[in-house]
Amino acid sequence: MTPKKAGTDTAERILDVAEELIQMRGYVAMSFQTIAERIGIRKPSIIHHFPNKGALGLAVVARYRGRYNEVMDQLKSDPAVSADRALQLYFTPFLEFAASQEKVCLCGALACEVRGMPEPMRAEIKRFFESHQRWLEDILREGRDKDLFHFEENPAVLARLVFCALQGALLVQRTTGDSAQLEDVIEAVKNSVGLLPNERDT
Amino acid sequence: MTPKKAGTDTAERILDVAEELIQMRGYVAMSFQTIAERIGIRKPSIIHHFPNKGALGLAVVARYRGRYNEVMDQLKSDPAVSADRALQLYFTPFLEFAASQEKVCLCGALACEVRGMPEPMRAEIKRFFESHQRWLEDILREGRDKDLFHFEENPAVLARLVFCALQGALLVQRTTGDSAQLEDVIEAVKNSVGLLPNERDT
DNA sequence: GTCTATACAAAGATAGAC
DNA sequence: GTCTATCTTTGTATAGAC
Repeated sequence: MTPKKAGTDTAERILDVAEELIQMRGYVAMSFQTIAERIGIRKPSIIHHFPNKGALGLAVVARYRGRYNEVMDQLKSDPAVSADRALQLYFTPFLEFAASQEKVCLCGALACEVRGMPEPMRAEIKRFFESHQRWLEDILREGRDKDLFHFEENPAVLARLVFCALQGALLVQRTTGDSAQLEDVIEAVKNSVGLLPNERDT
Repeated sequence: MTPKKAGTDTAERILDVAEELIQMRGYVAMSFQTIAERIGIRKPSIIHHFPNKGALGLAVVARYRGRYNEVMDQLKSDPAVSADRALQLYFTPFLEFAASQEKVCLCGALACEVRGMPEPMRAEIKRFFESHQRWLEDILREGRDKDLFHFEENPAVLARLVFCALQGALLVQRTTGDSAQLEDVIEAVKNSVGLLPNERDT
């Protein structure tokens, strides 16, 4: 009696494993073989759910982007969440990635290998990046209007700094293994947007 | 009568092509096959110069890091080069990467795939990142002492922001194709270090 | 120093039985 | 929806001739 979902249960599990593999080891490491082993089926069974690797990759990104957008839209439209609080909440998943010592942002991981990817995937990752930078721009502008942030420059330009710094920090930290890398960058970002120390969450 | 170099001419050409391949398409795309085709020899001939792929990758990073270090050491020790000028010169290769629309920083490209790499390579990339962040820290401190930069926070923390923002910007720009991505980030970085507009180079 | 020939593994993908 | 079996390509690497 439950309504038929677009994706079957197995399809969801495939997406879960594929997402994790990309985040931990990159797109090329997301092989049908590895996915099949982890969920206990055979390679060709995956093809039944996703016709080829590009389609699977696209589905992973689309799902990830959708999940993220939902949360970001909610944060922005909720009047109970101030701009400085929204920014702090935005940092949370990045901090979780860094703490795991193994993951990066899915789209950050994919961006590395974007030149060997089918165009639809690339377009989807691009949309992800653009929507994040736009969201940050809106939050920065709102926070400045409400005197929570204090900066002079164009919010769109500053938003790009924030986003790139976070993505870069995950990348660098994965190599150096220094758990303070992202934390330091976030501290510096807070200074850059002019968030006053006494208004900061942890 | 020319002194025998450590690397033969062919070895140098292999390194050149390998470096470019990593920057443009990643470590996995740096295959013996592709390298051989580009310099007009056969696959096994490469093995004669580098015993395996890991050794070749390591040699590429070591050479790249050495080249970079040489320039950075020179910039820092030259009294004729002010801190703000040194920072601007540091941006130059990043701007060139972005303009090419195809390359990223070699170590930025490698960091993406670091989990599938031999430990010596990883260590070399780590040293690269650390030396860059240390160099930036020194430049920022010197510039602040000489009243060229104006910031309150720890120079080491701010250096991490600058470095991660640049690496992240190349990554994001490669996907979005937006040529203003890095330029905007650099503008925001200049604001963050408190470089006054009238003291800025282009 | 470069070659041919070859071994071996892993990848994406297809056909067709159950 | 999952399986076995197989194909094709590409990758790293080795042996040994020239």
